[in-house]
Order: sequence, then C-alpha cells, then structure tokens
Amino acid sequence: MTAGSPLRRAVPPSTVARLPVYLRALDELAAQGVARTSSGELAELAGVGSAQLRRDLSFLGSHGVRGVGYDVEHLQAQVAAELGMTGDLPVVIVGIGNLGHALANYVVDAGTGFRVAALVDADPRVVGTTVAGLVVEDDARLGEVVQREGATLAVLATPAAVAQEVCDRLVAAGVTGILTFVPRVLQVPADVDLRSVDLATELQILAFHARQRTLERG
Amino acid sequence: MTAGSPLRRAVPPSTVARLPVYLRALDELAAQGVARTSSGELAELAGVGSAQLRRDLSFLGSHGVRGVGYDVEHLQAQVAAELGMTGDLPVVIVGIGNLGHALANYVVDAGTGFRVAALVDADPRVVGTTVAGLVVEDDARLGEVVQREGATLAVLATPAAVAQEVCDRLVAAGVTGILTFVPRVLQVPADVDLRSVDLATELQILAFHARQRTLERG
DNA sequence: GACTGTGAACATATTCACAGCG
DNA sequence: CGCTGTGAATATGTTCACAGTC
Repeated sequence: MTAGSPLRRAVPPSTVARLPVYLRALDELAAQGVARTSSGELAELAGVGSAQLRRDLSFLGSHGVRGVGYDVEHLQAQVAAELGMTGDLPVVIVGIGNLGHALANYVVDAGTGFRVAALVDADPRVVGTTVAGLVVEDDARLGEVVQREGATLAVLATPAAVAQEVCDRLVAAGVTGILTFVPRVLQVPADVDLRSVDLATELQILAFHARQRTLERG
Repeated sequence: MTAGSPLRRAVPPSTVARLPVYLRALDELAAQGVARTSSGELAELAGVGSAQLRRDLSFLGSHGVRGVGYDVEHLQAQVAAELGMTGDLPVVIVGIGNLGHALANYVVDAGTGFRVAALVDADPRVVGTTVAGLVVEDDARLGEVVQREGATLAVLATPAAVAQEVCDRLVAAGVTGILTFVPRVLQVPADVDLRSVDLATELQILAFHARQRTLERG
C-alpha cells in the first residue's frame, strides 16, 4: 500500500503552486549575493503574507533558524529539490504555430530548469524547419520522439480539433504531465497531471471583475 | 455604503473561474442546435461534477426548470451577461515580441467577446509594423492609446525589466484588469485586478507531480 | 530580542444527499 | 418521475497569535 514513507507530510496543492514563486525570489536574492533572508523579506518579494510563506515552507521540513531566518542557498536547494528541478527536465512541445513557437523560445531563453527536448508538428510546411535552435519533427513520430528523449512533460499548443487525440498519444508514449494552451476540455487518466492555460478564460475572469466595478459605481 | 443591492448574492471567485468553461460548453451545444440541457450533460462537457455545476449556476439565480433542465440559449445569455461579455470589450496588448504576437493573433481569431483595440511596443523596429491586422503603436503613447480606445483590460507581454513600470502606466491610464505573462511579481492597487500566467511556474508544478510519481514507485 | 514553526480560529470550497417542484 | 436548488457535512486553505528556540 501507500504506507511506505510515514514521515513525510503531503505538500498541499495550494502550497505547491506557490513554491515556484518562492524559488524565483530566492534566485534573485542569491544572484544579489544575499546569504540570509527572513519570512518577511521573502514574502514581500513573493507577494504573499509572511505567515503563509512560513506555513508553506514548513511543509518541506524545518529549514529556518528561529530568531535568525533562512539560509538563501540552502532554502533554494530545498525548494528546487521539492519541485523536482534536478538537472534539466526534458519537455516536448507539440504544435509549432505562432504560440508554440513563442513558448519554445520562452523555455529556451528562461534559464529555468527545463530543456526543450523536441518540437513536433503535423504541418509538412513546418516539419523540418528550425525553431528556437531545434528542427521540428513530424507528428507521426510523436511517440518515438517522446521515448527517445525520455520526456515525461509536454506542452500542447495544437489546434483544438486534434488536441484530445494528440493528448491520448502523449499519454500512451509515457508523458505524465501535460500543460495545454488549447481552449478545450481534455480527458486524461487519473495518473496523468493536466494543467490548462487559456487566454480567453483569463480575460473573461477579468471582464467579470471589470463589470462588478462598473456596477458598484453609478 | 455598499448596502445598495441586498438581493444579489456575491459570486465566489472559484465559481467565476469556471463560468468561462460553462460558457464555452453552452456555445458548443448552441452551435449544434441543442435547445435544452441538464446539469449532468453540461458538467460532463465542462469536466466538473454535476453538483458543482448546479451550485455554481445557482449563484447567478434560478435559471433551470426542476425535472426538466436548462434552456441552452437562456443560460448562455445569463452566463455571458454575468461575465460582462456584452459586445466586444477592447483589450490593449503591450509588448509585441514573439509571445505578444501570438496572443494578438489568438484573440483576433478566437471569436470570443474581445476586440484587440491596440498593440503597443517600445522597440522602434516593431513600432509601425502590422501584426494581426493592426499597426503597432509607440509605447510612449500608451496612456493616450488606452484612453482613446476606452480600454479597461490589458495584456502584458513585455520584458520583465520594464513590466512594473508599464503596469503602473496602464493603471494610471484607467486600466482595471491586467493579464500578465511576465515572470515577475507585480504590484497593483487593490482596486485593480491582476492575473498572472507563467509558463515556468506551470511546468514546475507539473515537475513536482512528476517527481512524486517517481518516488511512489521503486 | 528576533524570527521561526504551528495550534487554533476562521474562511472558502467541494461534495453529499434529499426536499421541492414541474 | 426527473432534475434542480440547497442545507448540512466535509475538506481545503488562510490568517492570527504566540510558544519555542537561537
């Protein structure tokens, strides 16, 4: 059963979602040569309350020193390790249209712990071209590519019509985490992690609040 | 005080975040000529539980008929109205690099209720070029552009170094909702709505779960 | 004295299960 | 009878406030 490691408390999802922000703040401090920080300072940089930051970090274990604070380098390593950022994780990007193109460059440029392992597209006019320093490969070989690179993460930026089918093939090839930019509900098995980013959805949420503000005034 | 409209219950944020998904599902049904639906069917399309869907819709008022279901067109109108999707809302996009370019095309193509009112960039090589059918305008005129278009929403896709400064100028010009793709914590006044989409953060969250899976096995 | 780590209070969100209504 | 709308139960998340430790 799952009674293997009774010592580790589970890190709640809401905390996991904030760890990347903390990691970035720690990277900044480290880059400035700051050796030690406090929950107040870090929280300020991360845009959260100091109590929340301390609570979040406490799920990773006790890495601070009471009355003193946190060692920047040590904490940086702990958070990075918790996020599985050891070495560069291979990511496959599927769908090299306008958006896929931009995302590929983004991942290549941002020196964060990911490596664009391959770019894949179904359009024969795109296959064979070089984007962000990689040659775009044929969608027909998707499974092959995923396995060749040992990729467990994929970014999906295809047209909506083919997204579910591509998604299924990614899962079949062994991908366990998918980040989709396609505005469509996708089905994945329970053991696969799906996160969705949707521009239209985000704008509509903003529109809701904009309207609330309008109503509150005259 | 805020005791003006005692009849309307507040729609919780978690519900607001799902309304766009429901709206898209309703649009699909309407496009297929389906006139009536049920919480079960809609929930299936939206990828949520039927109880959650009913609870969410109940915050907008009672728009279903017991024993029968929901009228697709009526519900569509209600949800759209709640989101403030009346007519096309003007959106200004700032930072027309690779990503801004892709986002501009996305908003223009996706027939969802937004209109790209203007594109703005600081790079003289980009200003004056045509992207997604619009001529890119000079960042120096940002405030002017926002007011000319009456835009209350903006998308931010600038380099990280200038993001806070651009953000401040957007707010000063009257923008009340900002969607940022810049990997940096931004400060805005309490009456401005800020939503952040960050590729690196999303990938790191996926990496966390990928690692958990690895640990659970041998 | 300063700052962490956390129990306890509070707030928000989800799910269940069924009463109410057409 | 079927399906909505919702009270009650549960689960998750945030904040407060302070005991514990250096």
